[in-house]
Amino acid sequence: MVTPATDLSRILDGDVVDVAKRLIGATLQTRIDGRITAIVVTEVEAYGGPDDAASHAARGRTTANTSMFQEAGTLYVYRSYGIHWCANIVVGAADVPAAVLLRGGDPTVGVPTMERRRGRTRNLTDGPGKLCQALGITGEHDGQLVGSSVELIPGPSIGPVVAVRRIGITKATDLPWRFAVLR
DNA sequence: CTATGGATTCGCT
DNA sequence: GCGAATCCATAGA
Repeated sequence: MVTPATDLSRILDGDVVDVAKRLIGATLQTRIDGRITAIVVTEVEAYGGPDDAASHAARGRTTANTSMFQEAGTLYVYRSYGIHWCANIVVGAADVPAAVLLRGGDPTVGVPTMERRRGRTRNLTDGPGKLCQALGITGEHDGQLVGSSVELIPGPSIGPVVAVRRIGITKATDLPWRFAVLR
């Protein structure tokens, strides 16, 4: 299934916080190594630019964060703690850094593939690193536009979304830019 | 050149 | 609840 550009802009228009909320309920699908896997996004965090001290782009452009300065719909994938990959959807105009970190989702398609990639059958995609491992997203996808091997498909509202403080960071911890579906 | 530490996960206690 | 695992860009000498 192809994601038409019009559908994509419907999700990606607006500021990073709006987009973050809108991504809850969307489907993230990958076709990697011939395997299709998909999740419904249930938890995200918004990250900005120089105004957001917790952002990787807080101190401007570097070789590591350059994807955050690309056009909306670009993937920003980085290595976390030397072990895990974490994926973001870039938001906003080119040269203005902002992105939404995909923190969690519910597996929908290709569960056996995700179980094999994860090496377990529980807790497949309930964390940013787990999500990437289950979907097969790696540093190879950094800088790629959504729509090829990684697709973003609009979805319906899947329930009330709460806004709480972002986690795993030491700066700008007061901003309620973490969004999750109520369980 | 060396040191540092992070948008994490897992297993053990 | 705690600590180890493990990479590498960045900062400082």
